[in-house]
Amino acid sequence: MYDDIVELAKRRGFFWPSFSIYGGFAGFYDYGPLGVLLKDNIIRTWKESYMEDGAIFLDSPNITPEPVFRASGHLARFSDLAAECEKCKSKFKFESVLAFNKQDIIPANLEEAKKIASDTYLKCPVCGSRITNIYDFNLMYKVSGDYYLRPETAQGIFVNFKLLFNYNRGKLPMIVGQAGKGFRNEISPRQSLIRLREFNQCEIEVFLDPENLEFKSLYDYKKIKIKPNTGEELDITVKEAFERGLISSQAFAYFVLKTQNILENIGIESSKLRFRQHDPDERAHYASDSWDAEGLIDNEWFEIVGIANRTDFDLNNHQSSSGETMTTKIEEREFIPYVIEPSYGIDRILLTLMAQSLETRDGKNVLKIPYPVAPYHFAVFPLMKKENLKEKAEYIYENMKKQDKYIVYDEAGTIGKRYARQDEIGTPYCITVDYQTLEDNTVTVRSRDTAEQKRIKIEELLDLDFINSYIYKK
RNA sequence: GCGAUUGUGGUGUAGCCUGGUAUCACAGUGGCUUCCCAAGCCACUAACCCGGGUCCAAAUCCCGGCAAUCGCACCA
Repeated sequence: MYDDIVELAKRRGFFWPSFSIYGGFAGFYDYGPLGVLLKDNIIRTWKESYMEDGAIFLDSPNITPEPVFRASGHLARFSDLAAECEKCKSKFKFESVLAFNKQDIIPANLEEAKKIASDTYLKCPVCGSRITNIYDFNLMYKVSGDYYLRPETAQGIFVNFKLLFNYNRGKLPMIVGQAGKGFRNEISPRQSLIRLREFNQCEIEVFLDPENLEFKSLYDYKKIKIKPNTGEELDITVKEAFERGLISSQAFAYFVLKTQNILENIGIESSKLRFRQHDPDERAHYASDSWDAEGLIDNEWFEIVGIANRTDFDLNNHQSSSGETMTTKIEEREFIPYVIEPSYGIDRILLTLMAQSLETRDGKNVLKIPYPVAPYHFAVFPLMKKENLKEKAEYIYENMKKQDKYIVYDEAGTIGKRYARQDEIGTPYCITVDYQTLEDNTVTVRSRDTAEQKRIKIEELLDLDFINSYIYKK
């Protein structure tokens, strides 16, 4: 299934490896014409859903000065001292070499590590030779000068907290979102969109009063697999999971539930989704608790959303580093807000959506994605390449575009072939002008999912209500 | 990053062992047919990952690079 998607994606213009005429570049992918539309629709679904909860948004730079990541802990935690055995070429984290050699010292920087290696005979855990080659491996991309490409969009929001909070007139809870690029110099990028070096993130930072970790009330929604780090796996609603004490706060549970809801709207069904809590040693340095939403592709689970309790970790660090106050007051109580962060990996969501939505009918691909996220909503065809049919079809195409831009026109090949083309890219409806159209001004509207058609009057087609009822089901 | 395997038009492939004109299908373009679920016919477009070596001659053999797949490691 995964291979089928990668093939389809390249052939039909969803996504493909970047820079291929120069031999390619591991960890980088381009979105093609249909991928751009699909990605934008996914992001829009995310954005509009959070706007319902009063979210505000930010767009901050990719290139970020070093002090930001010094404060956030990324400089320390996203870079590792590494060691290579020059004899057997094995590579290790420096700390694991120290542990193997029963050394308790923890070097603060590269200089100290090099000193340890020259003062002490450190044996290679694999071949036993002396290890001398110590270097810094940084997961963050450094650009010239003391600047880095951000490994997450979140810090842009934290460093803007005061301005954003002022904009929000000092009110908590405050929800801030940012859709943008993140960069990580992955050691081994794999599986196309799963592990990229430059990736699309939609991050949400929810700022809350730590004494009142509540948000809107929980509601009943579909059951889903819930896998806390105690080892059990339950099939219950998120609301039930909270009521059983599996999720630490009401607000955290709300955003888990919201994530389930957003993913459903994007087209990832709850039956192919689970929430898994991180083990304590698996968490990011900034998180006191984390749950991943994982999507199923080919019987394998992949993280597509990470929801972390970042507490006041980031604001606190930026307050100490910058000297700017990040506190607020409720009555006499002064505090730094707590943060819950649902972070959506858009590339992985897009891949999961496509993999989970691809079906075959009579040996032909049908991409059954929700209508509103489909790259095109409608395709318009003349039954045949005849002037009178073409003229009518072009009229419909031009006039429907006044209501909905996500429309494509096609007259090449047989009618069956054109239906198949659209099925494969998920277009919900095909509108065909035939001979009857010339007589009574009706066209056929053919559904992607059932292949059945209905006759509709052209004037009905050109009404906004038609799009609302057919695509948005309003 | 290590190891194994692989790299041929837009896609999927044959050819590679045994060096000599690169196969087929799909897709695409133009035309014929005049058409409701990938019909047919004709014509066309279009590829040996990159670099080096061996050889009269390299898609084919050898070396290096890049990339992909899988396993290990990594994934904060």
